[in-house]
Amino acid sequence: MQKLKSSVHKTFAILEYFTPQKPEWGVTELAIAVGSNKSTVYRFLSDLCKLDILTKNPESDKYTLGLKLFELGSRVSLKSAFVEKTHPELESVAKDITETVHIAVLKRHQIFYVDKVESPQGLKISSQIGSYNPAYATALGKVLLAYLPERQQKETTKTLLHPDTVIDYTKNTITKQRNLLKALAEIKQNGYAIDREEFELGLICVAVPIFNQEGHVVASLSASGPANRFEEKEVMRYVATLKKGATAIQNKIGYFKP
Amino acid sequence: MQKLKSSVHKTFAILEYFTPQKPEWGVTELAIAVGSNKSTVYRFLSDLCKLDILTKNPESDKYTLGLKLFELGSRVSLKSAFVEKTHPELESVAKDITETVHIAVLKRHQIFYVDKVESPQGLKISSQIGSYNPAYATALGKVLLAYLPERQQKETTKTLLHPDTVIDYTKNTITKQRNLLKALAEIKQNGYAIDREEFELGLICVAVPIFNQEGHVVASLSASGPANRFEEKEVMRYVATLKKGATAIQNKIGYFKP
DNA sequence: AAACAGTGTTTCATTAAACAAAACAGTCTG
DNA sequence: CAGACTGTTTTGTTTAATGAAACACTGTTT
Repeated sequence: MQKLKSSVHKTFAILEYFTPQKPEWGVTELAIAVGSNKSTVYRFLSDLCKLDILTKNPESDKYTLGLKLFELGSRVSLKSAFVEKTHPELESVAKDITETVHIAVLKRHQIFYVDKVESPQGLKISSQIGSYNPAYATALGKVLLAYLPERQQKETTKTLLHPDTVIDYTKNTITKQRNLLKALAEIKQNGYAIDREEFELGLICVAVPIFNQEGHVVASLSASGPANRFEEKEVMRYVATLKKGATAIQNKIGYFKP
Repeated sequence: MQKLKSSVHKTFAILEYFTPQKPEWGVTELAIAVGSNKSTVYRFLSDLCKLDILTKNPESDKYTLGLKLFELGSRVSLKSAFVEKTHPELESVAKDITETVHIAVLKRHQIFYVDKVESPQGLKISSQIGSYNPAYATALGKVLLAYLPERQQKETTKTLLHPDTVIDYTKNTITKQRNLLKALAEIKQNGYAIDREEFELGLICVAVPIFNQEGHVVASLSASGPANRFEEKEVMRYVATLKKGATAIQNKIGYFKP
């Protein structure tokens, strides 16, 4: 936290620490984590509580994210203008496919999960709305990359697969730009992408693009499930259902831009 | 903004201005609105943009709420622990009743809309997830008030109906504590509340309580629609459907506390 | 065209608010 | 009961937030 000049930065640096994995923080441990003075962190937490951005558990004296943040998050136009309109379609696709369905947009060269509907079946995907995953290793991401303008596609894939930062999630992960560009061309031609355990072993995913009414790809829609349940011959049925869902969504979102 | 000491307060005071009704703000107009210097507001907006809390429209040079806020909002446990579990039930109830369905909790003596599913029919209720409405003038609120401990109920109703602050939303609004307490007792006995145009003329609403597994009322569930569509004889069917939904939700939320 | 009224942005001396160390007040624990 | 933890309050010192004014740019009006 030492190099963050403004209080605004510090405020959100602190809020960033409240994740689904660690939703509760005490003053001392958080001060150590952010590398700042205890009393400074205390003042921030205290102020944030007054605003209901954080809530203090009176029993444990620990802090968690509060209702006000939920309220502000609900105001984001993405939420009101997109999710509220598209959610019913997700439900419908999920019911038809009986696998977990996601909708995502491209953000900072990563895929950003905007909404999901979980599979009614037992095994579920541990994804979190509002979180990020790599674009090059997921079907959702590859679809979004496939429809980028050629120039931007080359730049982005080069950055993403830079040897210093690229991650081999599994043995199937595409890590060479040559191979990725080839895969993206195929995806654009086919109109759908498949991720065969490229991000997580045992996880297969099929995704299709969602166009807005200007014809630009603004999001992608996917179905994902365990490899052993994902029958090869069913893939084309999944694609058909997803495409139907994507078209329905397309008609609802108008000129939406992410 | 003049009396807000800390930067944290100022930050969120600024964010508060970004509402669904006015989601886009320029520097100058916002500076006037918050009563602060233009360059100060500019610095805040600029910082918030760097963090993706706000997004700047490059064409209009105006600012809107950004993806990061959506992400943070999605992390709030209310969202992940409650809405994701209960949303399918709302869908189901809404489909059955074919009216708009809401779920709300009590917060700061007001009802706080946590989730909703809109009526598939044309006429929709203009409510916003993450917003507040008065507890004493809505079915959702009256249910939540009805199950408060006696002492707290008396205090709360007294505060809410204080002559200086109480609002006559319509000619049906209950504004006398005596009458409200009587109504609440009835609601607790019946297990449901009706709002017959008490908040908005032409709007009728039926609500039932949602208990957690400790037996405490933690939220309420409602169906609302235009008065002319709300047939009196159907009310009991609505109540039955809502109660079924409330029970289903109850089984999913465990020991949830708002 | 030139003056004007709007934007958003940058600058900089002044000032007020953020800071960190230390003391304080609790709560468990051995 | 002493020790090691918490969260909270206080303090002088320091640093970053402040706001008036200048700037750069846009369209509109004279």
